[in-house]
Amino acid sequence: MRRGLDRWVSGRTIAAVQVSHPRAVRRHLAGGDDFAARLLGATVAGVHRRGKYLWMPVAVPGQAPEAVVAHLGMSGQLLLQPPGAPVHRHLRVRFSFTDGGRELRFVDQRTFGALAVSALEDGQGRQQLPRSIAHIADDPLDPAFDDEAFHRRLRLRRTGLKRALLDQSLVSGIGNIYADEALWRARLHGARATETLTRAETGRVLAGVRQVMSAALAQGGTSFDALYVNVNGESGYFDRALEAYGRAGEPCRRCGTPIRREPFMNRSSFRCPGCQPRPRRARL
DNA sequence: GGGTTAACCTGCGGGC
DNA sequence: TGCCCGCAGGTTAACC
Repeated sequence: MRRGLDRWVSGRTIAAVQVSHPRAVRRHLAGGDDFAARLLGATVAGVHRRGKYLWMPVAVPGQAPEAVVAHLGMSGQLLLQPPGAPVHRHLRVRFSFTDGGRELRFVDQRTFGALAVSALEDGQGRQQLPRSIAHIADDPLDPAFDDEAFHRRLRLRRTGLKRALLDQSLVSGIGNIYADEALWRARLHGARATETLTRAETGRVLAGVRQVMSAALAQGGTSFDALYVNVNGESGYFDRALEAYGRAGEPCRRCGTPIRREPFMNRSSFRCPGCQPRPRRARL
């Protein structure tokens, strides 16, 4: 998504912004009118990502640096469509540009996604980060990610491993699916107490996370319900490469034991009981 | 203050 | 046929 947006919107100047659902800008506390007004005449300077957040720095002459921050939630899409293209039922925000070319449309069925304008803060040697996502940890694919610091912070926690992987202030970009996939690759149980993890086990977890995220990126993302699409409206194919998630009852591709589905935090976890046995001191 | 839970939301599929 | 319920999931406010 980031790559697609970079190609299609970087360098273009915003001519109009139309917010058609207030919930889509609920994280912009000043409201939809302010959101739109701030972006008029702004030129998109690039597209960046950290974990599940995307942001586009925008340059407005004479104004402090800001960025449009986007989180797609579960069903959000950022589509580039010709100005005359039919309007989708779940269109939430529409951006048009001074060149009259393709519009950027934020479409989101379940409205868990959101857009906001946020001030850019000095990155102290690293890239500038929007203030609203300052609490989001580094992405494991970011060269700056510090494996040793992650291991130390993990050991200080008093919780289960899967819970920790889902905590975006500890490590970003991992959701329910990639957590299960990484744990399967690391042969660890999600209820494993974080304070008991060895350096080698943390290494296996990070290796698993990176394998899953890299493979998913190469495939264009995971789309099991046809809601996740790239800027051209095309789905990814990563769902066909899943080893644990959604495979309840099917044999583990490593040991043949049927994959088991278990309730977890009002959702589901999938694991192989053979490769990922429950630890004696489990922390759910 | 760290850890945990529920609410937010919509569409779909299963059961009756 | 149609209604109701459960489920999917990321984030955060509110609770313990």
